[in-house]
Amino acid sequence: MRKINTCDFRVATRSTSREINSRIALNVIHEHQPISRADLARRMKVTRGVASTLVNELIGQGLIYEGATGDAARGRKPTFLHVRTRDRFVVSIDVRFSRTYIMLSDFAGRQIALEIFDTIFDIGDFIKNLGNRIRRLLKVHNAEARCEGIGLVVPGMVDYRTGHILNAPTLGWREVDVRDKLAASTGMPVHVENAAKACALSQMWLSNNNPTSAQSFAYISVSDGVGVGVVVNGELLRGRDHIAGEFGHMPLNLDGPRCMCGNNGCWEAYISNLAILSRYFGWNLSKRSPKRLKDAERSSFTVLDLVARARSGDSKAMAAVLATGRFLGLGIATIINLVNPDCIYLAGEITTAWDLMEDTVREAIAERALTEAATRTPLRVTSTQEYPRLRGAAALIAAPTFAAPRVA
Amino acid sequence: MRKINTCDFRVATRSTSREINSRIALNVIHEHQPISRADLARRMKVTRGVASTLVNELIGQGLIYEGATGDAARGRKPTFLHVRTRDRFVVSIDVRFSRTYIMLSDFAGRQIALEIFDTIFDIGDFIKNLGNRIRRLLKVHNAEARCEGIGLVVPGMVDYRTGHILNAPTLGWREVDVRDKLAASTGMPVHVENAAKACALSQMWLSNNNPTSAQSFAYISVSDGVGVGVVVNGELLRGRDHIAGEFGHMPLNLDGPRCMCGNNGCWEAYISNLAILSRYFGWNLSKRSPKRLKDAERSSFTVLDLVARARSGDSKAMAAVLATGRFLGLGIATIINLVNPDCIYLAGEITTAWDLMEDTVREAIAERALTEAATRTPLRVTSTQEYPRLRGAAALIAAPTFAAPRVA
DNA sequence: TGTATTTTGTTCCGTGGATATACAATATGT
DNA sequence: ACATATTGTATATCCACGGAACAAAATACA
Repeated sequence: MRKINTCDFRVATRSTSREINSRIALNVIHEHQPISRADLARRMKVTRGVASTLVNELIGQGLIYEGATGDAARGRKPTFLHVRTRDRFVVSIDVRFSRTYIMLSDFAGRQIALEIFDTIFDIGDFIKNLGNRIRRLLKVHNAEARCEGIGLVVPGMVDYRTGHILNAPTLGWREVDVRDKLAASTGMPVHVENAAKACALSQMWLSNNNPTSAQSFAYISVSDGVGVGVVVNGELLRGRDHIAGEFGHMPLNLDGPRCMCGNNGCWEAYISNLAILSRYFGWNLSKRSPKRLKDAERSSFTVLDLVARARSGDSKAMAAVLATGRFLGLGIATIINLVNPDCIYLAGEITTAWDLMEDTVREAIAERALTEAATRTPLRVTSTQEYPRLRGAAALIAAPTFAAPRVA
Repeated sequence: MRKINTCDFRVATRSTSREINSRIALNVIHEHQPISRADLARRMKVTRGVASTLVNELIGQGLIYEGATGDAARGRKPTFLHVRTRDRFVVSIDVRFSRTYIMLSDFAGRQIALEIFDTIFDIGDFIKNLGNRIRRLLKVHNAEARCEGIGLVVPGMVDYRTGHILNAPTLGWREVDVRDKLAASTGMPVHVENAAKACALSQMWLSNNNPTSAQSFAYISVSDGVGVGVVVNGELLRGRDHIAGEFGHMPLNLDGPRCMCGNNGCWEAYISNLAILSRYFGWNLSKRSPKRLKDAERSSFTVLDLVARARSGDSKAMAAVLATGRFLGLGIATIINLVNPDCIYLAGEITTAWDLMEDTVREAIAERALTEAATRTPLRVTSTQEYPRLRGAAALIAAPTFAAPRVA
């Protein structure tokens, strides 16, 4: 039951039905490919005639293509349809404190090439270097003509509309216009987004073999910081200034440990990689300056090492993992109480210890969730091997092709 | 950029354009009434011919009516159109711990009759008594034929789809099927909803002279409990089990005072009426049982009395108000960081002290909000005189008439 | 007073697109 | 060879927007 915005609506024209149905067709094909025209018609509950014209239009637009003829028990054999994703390319970029990742992938998020280099913190130099690398990458893979855009994600707040990075504390960037600079340097459309939000988008748009893909979920990324992307009814929650979803900075304790954001007791201050390591090494976060913490972060001992130690019987490491699991669960419970999503995706280094801490996490959720049904909210750990942030950056460019048309 | 749900979509048919445009027309008329056909056509950017047919169809459906002819500087005088709200009735019910309120109102939320009685906690008796009162009320005002439904709101979690009250701690109701029982007793459609969510709906649908009515906002109701209704892009956030929006139970401090919900340190435990009074009287909430707290709640000294004392120079009362203001602000800041709404509505007894605590609230928000823009999120105190919860209950029945059709 | 002008609301026809139905194409079973 | 089943196309019909003409109603002005 949505209210029509009387200040900014779109009336239906003669071609609105077609816009809607053609987009539905594209999505049904995407979800069930390979699929025949007749099957599409059945799934859409329209006549084969309509399905046929929709399909021919989509072929004309280069969005889908006819593949092999399929097999049927009786009657004429169907010609299978596929969404054109393999020869449509995206450059995705993930900027992190230590390194920057550049990937060339197709519209399905399949990796074609990957390049990693040390992050340059001076924006001018960074853009220049990045531009050169992108141009070379496209040339080497002969992809200049087929690349449709650049998606860039950062850990921090981004105004998606303007493409400005509002505040990325780990990178030390504030009010930086990355989008227009990179667009000018490369001559391609650039989309910039917060990393966790982008991951949520990729979870929604690029998860191919996901039959019951949730329409409402939260994607929680635990890393140097804690980012959350919330999707409600198939739409990413962005908010007025595009800074919604900062669940990493909801308080667990107003008098708790100091957080990178300047406040005390944020969730992030309890479960970020730095917080996990601090728990193990006994660092006192409250008294350390963010600057000195960065040095610690730069040290070679990572959360993955800590998890390894926990597995090999280091009881202090195990205790750090479990304590983190508890706070992770308490935060997840709060998200459940606030958003009540269909499911929750978890990502980040600490999730490699999921088997060790799952029980603790679920206990904490059960402790604070308000209903019994809420405690049963499915938790899904996403694999860290597939570069979720880069897939997210790719989704920024690929998603608009499939999005529902704005109506009413 | 919404994703189409491939498991549950609606293709556009021949009549979809008409459905969309007729609903847009209804809303534009609602917002700008009185308005002529020609003016409607201009605002919708369609031809007068289309506007005319839409209008005539809406008149045929009894949704709008032609009023007086207007005035124009030159040319033929326009005939004004109005949305039919004055002779379409709703019975709205607000169940609270001490009293239950029944209102008969029109579709604009205008009060026609109001009845107040002591809440009966036995469900069977309550429904029976309520049914009798509703029947009598409708008969007295000769409104049986014109009443289109009953909206009922409670302080607690409600599954809107099934009409079950999941848990209303202050009333002591758990898993109670109010909707079907009341529907059976009265023979009318009944909608049940959480009070704060309903208030958010009424803020969206029944705020007549609100030119820049926000499409995304949070409605915060501070009373015996703390309820929040979140609206995103004109749609109420309900969640999978319809228990989204329980911001009252997000933690400010995991080791904080005990809350009605059984957990510790919920926002509600810091700013509910009971918390406010406890602050003044020095009650130790952590050690009291919910049962004994209920007795305190029943006592005659209310938050309104406390605010009066604060105004008359009672420094302890003033301190309680300001301390509450600080926690109110800290919670609001968190909501802003999570949802980033266009604006925030505030309601509840303590808001009568708004002038006393506004500075403190804003200070707390500035302290914890993550961006400067976020600290400037408009706060609007809604008047407590107009029975916001009853208006909310009325909105449950009135809103579907105006809601956007589901498409794609 | 009569005519031009302006604005409102209606009517009519053209066009886009869903819907229904018929039909050609293609494969299988008997 | 023929009935049957299934896919995909072609054609006529109906619904709704889009544009233009026109009638209706009121004012301005000579």
